[in-house]
Amino acid sequence: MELKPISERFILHWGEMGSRWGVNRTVAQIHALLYLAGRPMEAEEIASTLGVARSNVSTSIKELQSWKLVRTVHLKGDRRDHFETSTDVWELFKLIVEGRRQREIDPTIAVLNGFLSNPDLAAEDEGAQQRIRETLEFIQILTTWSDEMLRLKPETLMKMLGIGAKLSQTFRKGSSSE
Amino acid sequence: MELKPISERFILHWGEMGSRWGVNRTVAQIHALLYLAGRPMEAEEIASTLGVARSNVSTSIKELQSWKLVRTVHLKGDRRDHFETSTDVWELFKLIVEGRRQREIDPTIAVLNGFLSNPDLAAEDEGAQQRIRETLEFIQILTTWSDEMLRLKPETLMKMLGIGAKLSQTFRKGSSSE
DNA sequence: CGAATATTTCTGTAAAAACAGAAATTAATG
DNA sequence: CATTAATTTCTGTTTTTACAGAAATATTCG
Repeated sequence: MELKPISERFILHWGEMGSRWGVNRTVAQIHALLYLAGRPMEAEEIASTLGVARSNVSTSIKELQSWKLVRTVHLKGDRRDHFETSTDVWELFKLIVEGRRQREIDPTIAVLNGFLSNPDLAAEDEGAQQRIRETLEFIQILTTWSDEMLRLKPETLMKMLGIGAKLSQTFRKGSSSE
Repeated sequence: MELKPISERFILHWGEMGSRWGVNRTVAQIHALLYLAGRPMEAEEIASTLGVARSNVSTSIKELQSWKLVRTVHLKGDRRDHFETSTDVWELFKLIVEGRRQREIDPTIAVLNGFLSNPDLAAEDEGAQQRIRETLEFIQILTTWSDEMLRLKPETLMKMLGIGAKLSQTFRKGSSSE
């Protein structure tokens, strides 16, 4: 598939963004491609469109699937796997936040809890102890927030925060989960 | 300065977390050290405590200063620079979000706006055009949310979201910005 | 102003991550 | 059940990032 100029630049930018947030560039690019394509694509087509090795696509798709961002579908009369992603930005965002939480936040909470129940903690300065406790508490508050927020539709959340009035008309028309 | 076991593990874990989020490990470690220390430290002491080169500290401190996470202070009778960070997790979080926004989100918004005002956009599939518009809109909503939220104290936000009742007593006692 | 101390920048090396291509495995079809 | 197609895993290379140590610069003090 031949990429049109804007799509290509979108995908490249997305890959760049991924790098800055600890996401493999190719993984981010593939996701952006599937997102813009809005239809299932097979591995070879993804590879040739992005100019990366077939094996690289395989690995990256596996990664995207582990985030539940990509699912495999089959087209009739074609034995190859085809891959697609959601076109709902809010849904995608929720999946990414959920994945990050499971992989990074929850383990950190476990580590910090481990510190607090470790006898060695007493050897630390009082201030340091306090800050470790506050860090854990803060992360727990954050995750509770995010749980609450992700349960809502964006519009509801905006109303709760009283943002609605401040947003221009442009922001609202064509909202993806209306 | 000799690190006590829990502090050392906290700092190492923080460095690890940083890596996963696109932050240089040493940068994250230095910030964690200053956070736990809760007092200004000079570069040589930071270097020896963490076991990294003096030059590495210099570069990393510069990075942390560009995020406004670390400031330079001077102690009387000592001509060396000393560095300290806030011990308020909420304040630190706000600075990090603000920095990420300026460095990554705002430029992305600019890129997407550029696409929407580019005549080449017409050459793209209708669906792709729509998704580019929705992506921009979503990011703008997100930044508006975050602006609103960061203006509040965490307790206020929790009340707004109706979370308070669900949180155990533990979560609330000793909150850092009470 | 010159010596001493502190700090930053530069440069080459080392470590880590990403990746292509080959080889191996798995699945589908006749 | 053998052949072909599709996919995954493995291995070596390339690219990128992180970093130490040296050199250069800046600052402070007598």
